[in-house]
Amino acid sequence: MADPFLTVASRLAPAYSAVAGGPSDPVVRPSDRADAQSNGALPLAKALGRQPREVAEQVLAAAGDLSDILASTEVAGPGFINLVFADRFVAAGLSSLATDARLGVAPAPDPRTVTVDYSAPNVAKEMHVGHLRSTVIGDAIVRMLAFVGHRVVRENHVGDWGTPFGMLIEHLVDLGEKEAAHELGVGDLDGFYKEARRKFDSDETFATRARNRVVMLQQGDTETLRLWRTLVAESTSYFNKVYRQLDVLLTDEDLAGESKYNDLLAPVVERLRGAGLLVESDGAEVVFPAGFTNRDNEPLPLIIRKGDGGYNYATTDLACVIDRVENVGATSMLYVVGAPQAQHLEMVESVSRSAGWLAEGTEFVHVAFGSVLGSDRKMLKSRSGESVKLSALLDEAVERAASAIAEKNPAMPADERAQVARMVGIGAVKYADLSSDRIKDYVFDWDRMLSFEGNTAPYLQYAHARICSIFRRAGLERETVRAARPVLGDPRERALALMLMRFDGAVREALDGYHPHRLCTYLWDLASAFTSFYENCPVLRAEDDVVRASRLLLCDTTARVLAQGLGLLGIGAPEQM
RNA sequence: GCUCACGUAGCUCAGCGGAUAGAGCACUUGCCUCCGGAGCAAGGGGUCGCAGGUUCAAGUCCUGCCGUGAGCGCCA
Repeated sequence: MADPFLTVASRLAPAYSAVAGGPSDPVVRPSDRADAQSNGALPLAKALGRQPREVAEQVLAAAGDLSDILASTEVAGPGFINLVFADRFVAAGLSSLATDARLGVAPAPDPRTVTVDYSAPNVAKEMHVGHLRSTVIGDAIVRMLAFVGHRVVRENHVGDWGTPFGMLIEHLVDLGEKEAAHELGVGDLDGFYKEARRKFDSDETFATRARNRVVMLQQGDTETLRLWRTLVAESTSYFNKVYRQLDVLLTDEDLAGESKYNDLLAPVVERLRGAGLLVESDGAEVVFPAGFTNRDNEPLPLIIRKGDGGYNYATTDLACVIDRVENVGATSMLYVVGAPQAQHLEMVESVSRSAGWLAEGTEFVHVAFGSVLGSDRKMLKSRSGESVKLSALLDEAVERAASAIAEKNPAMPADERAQVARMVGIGAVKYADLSSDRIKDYVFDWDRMLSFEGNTAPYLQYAHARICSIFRRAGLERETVRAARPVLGDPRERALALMLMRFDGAVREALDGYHPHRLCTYLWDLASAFTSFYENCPVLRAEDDVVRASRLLLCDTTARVLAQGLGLLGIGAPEQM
């Protein structure tokens, strides 16, 4: 039976040429946004400067009666035009994709130096679900940027400086360093912080000591700095445990805490003064960026130096901008920070631009994300005590995954199960966070997060594991099938091949505006296309060797794209689960 | 009060100016002598918050309103 798509293609080619007034190839590359199923007349209409609908109708009229073909395809209407043209390229495209180590993803034409500011937990404070979002989204963006060839500088702007450290250090002294180190080391950061806070609020003697200690810290007192380093070291080693548990890229090399910028704060003030931006207001030194007003409709300042002479986080953020531009060489700065910080970051950008610190083309992007909500749809706040400890959450995810695996695959040895459970459990949590648009609020829901159905990481991982299983069963090395010639007779084979070729576009779309969920959506579509293919097109028992080889090629390429795509999200792809 | 974000099926969400608005969950019905059923195939379920505007074309862009949430001078 003749391929209906090729039949339509051959019938429409002269019609297109007639309408275009000469040879015309209106094919849109399948990786384009307007993919194979969009309106094929659109590019031609744009080229001709005419109305798409009119052009489509003209093409159809020139093609004559197509009812016989339409009856034999699942598509109808003017939009199908492009589908048939794109199909000519599918086999060739799949062949080149299969032998390409980068799976068709083109390097960025304009490699930049990008700083990514993310995670940013506070020393001596527990990491909670809010840090999960920043850490996971930032990690995915870092991996995608690096994959397409940008120079990426990870910056973990930990809260390791400022007034709370007076009370934290005094509490450390009270406890004794050993005991304090133990508490922090085992991750009882909340207990430590809360106790320090309680004493600060209730004990005037302690509060006085704490305030004195802040002064000593800022003056660089040796003993105070030593105690401070103890706090920081114990906390960061705990953060590192969580990062390893989460399987993110952050290491001590990426630490760029607030303390790092301490010596740059005074120069920030001087440079702003030199630029004529600094104004005295209510005893503080401030800058008034244009267009910001407060609740009384008066100009809203960015406070650079407080009335008591101290600096605050705006000053630190400005010092960061200078450091990133002048020392790191950033041409793009990303801030993976919650949406409530939007106005603050806008003001920081505005002041930085006014001061001339940002070159014309330098990107300053707030990669904002919504709040984590409880089941009551109210914000989950750490202060209220109802927040979930991140490390406990991750442990539970892995436990749940382990019991699911034990149930579904009892033959798997316990040690391997533990390893796979990490990939599945952590992957489920990360994917749940990454798979919806980051700007929206996020309802924290154990059941949905860990139910391994629908658009979840385990579904994608399962598709990958099934492919690995086929190769195990056949006793075939994956690399050996990549030279096969694709034959795409079944619509499910064609759909899968088209989907594979869109990987490049999916990565680009995810990076355009920094939306990891677009990659998730693509991977879900790909896995769906695969399982549909898998259920309907026998691979090892294909009707002949040519089809079998082609289907093995499809399987291998699918597995590679899934593993690579999940990898860009920071999620593992086990071979069995 | 001002500013920002969000509002799409019972629930959770895609849809970045282009076909008759799509998925998952839940619900209904088929499919395990068959490469892994964590699956597949099919069905019911919609005033895209409301009203204007721009456009050949609006869930998508603009304006106003309604609802929800957040932010708004010395915390970070």
